[in-house]
Parts: sequence; C-alpha cells; structure tokens
Amino acid sequence: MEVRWEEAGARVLLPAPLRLSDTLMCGQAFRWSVAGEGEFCGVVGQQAVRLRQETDGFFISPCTPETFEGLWRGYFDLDFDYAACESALCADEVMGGMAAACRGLHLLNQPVWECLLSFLVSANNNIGRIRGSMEALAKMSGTALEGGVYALPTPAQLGAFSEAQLRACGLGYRAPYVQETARAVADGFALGALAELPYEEAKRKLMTLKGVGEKVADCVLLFSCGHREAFPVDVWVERAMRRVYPALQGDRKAIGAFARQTYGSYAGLAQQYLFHYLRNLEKEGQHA
DNA sequence: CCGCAGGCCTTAG
DNA sequence: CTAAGGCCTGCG
Repeated sequence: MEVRWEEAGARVLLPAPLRLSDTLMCGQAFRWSVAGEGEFCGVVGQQAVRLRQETDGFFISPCTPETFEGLWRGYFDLDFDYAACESALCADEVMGGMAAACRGLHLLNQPVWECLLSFLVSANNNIGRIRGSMEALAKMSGTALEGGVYALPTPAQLGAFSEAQLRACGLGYRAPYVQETARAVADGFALGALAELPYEEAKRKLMTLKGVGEKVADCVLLFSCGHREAFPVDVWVERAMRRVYPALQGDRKAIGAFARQTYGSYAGLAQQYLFHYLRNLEKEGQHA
C-alpha cells in the first residue's frame, strides 16, 4: 500500500482492488451515499469526507496523515490480507466461488458506538428507513460538520432525548431500546473493551443491552470490534445458507455455529459474501 | 388491505 | 427451554 499526499486529500494505492460501491452500499454502514459516478460522500465519527473510486485504489478528501492512520486505515480494513482469505475459503466448494465473485468487497471497522446505534435501529427494518433514522438522529444532535452534514449523537446526547423525540426520528418501537442502551453506554458500559474480550464473552456482554439480540450483537462484533469469526444470521443469510448447504439443519443459532466451525476467522467475510451474492450478484445474473 | 423488512422482547406452554 | 405474538412504519 502506498499513500500519495495531495493538496485536497490522499490517493491510496492498493495491491488488490477495493470496490467502494460494494463495500459502502452493502448494508454494513448507513451513512454513505452516492455522490456521482464512482463517487461517495459520508460521515464517520466527526469526519465528513468524499471518496472517489480509482482502478488501483481510491482518493479520499479531506484527509491528513493523522486521520488516515488514526481512522481510515483501520476503517477500510487496508491491512487485512484478502488474498489469503480468498484462498482459505476456496477450500470450501461453496464459498470459493463467492469469495472470488465478491473480490474487492471489504469489511468496515467502524467506531463501535455508531455501529451499535445503527444496528439497534436496523432490527426488523429496511435500509431506506435505517438511513433516514440515522440522518434524523444526527440532525437532532446538532453537531454540524463541513458540508451541511451532522455527526451522530453521543450516548449522553442520545440518552437525554425523550422517547417522543426518538420516535419522531422514525425509530418506532425501537425508541425505548435506543434510549435505554444509550444511557447504559453513557453510564459506563465498556464498549471499547469488547474488542479485547473473547468472542463468546463479548457477545454475552453485548446482549445484556436492551434491543441487542444475537444478530445485532454479531453485527457489532464483526463491524466494529474486530471479531471476524462473528457470523450475523439474518433472513437473507439464513436463506442463502440453506440454499447452498441443502443438508444444513437447525435454527439461526445452529447456522452461525456451523459457519464459525467451517470458516473460522473468515466467517464474517463469508457472511458478507453470501449476503452480497444473494442480494446483488444473483440478481444481475438473472437480468443478463 | 395485508404481509413483510437485514429482530427483539415478553409471555405462555 | 422453545415457540408464538406483538411491534413502528413504509412499500409492494
């Protein structure tokens, strides 16, 4: 990897492709939007940035060496060996093809609070509404950034809002979950420690929060705590797994256990590939 | 009008 | 412990 510093930002050159569109729009983060052909804008933490897809990497602006090292390098998972992952998954007849088809799709390592908030809101919800709620929450927090966008509320800010205010952001019956969990985090629930705990322990701890079940916990562990063996099983992944492993028995919990056993620390990426494959690539194939 | 959308919580058996 | 219901709300 090589970073070339320019006036407006940074040009990041990568040994293997990073497909921004698949990575940003596949439902692991909800604050990115398309800003033109191969261009995206979004907010992560206190940073509002634009990205441009390039054949050998991407361009990001604004970006300083400090924010690159402190945030973006990890966020875009730039140090992970995706080639090694692909060859490992090739040992499995089903996953090998999917990994190759999804080449360039990266996991994002997101700030843990905004990831938790996103997936609390995501429960039994659709992407359009999730995005709308996140924007409304950010606006309500009032922390303005460059370009007329807003940072998400902190746990303390969010916990101070009334349930009615939260419902006005479209949270529906999730409003009390969000409020209660925000207050727990503001009161010292150690989100940052989850990355240091073993996967099972971190998951149990997360699930003590209101509104956090198995699926939401696995999303948080995978997308912001570096627990790559987490395998969130939603309706789509369940559907995909049953299709590609017709002999697979049991409920969602059993499917998750099977995936961790089969793919090990690559389970989380396998889940991304399954999800993306079923929702996007297969559709494209049908249209062709 | 009805069922679902990237589930979770509560209650009943 | 497992299995149903109910739940905000917009869209097909």
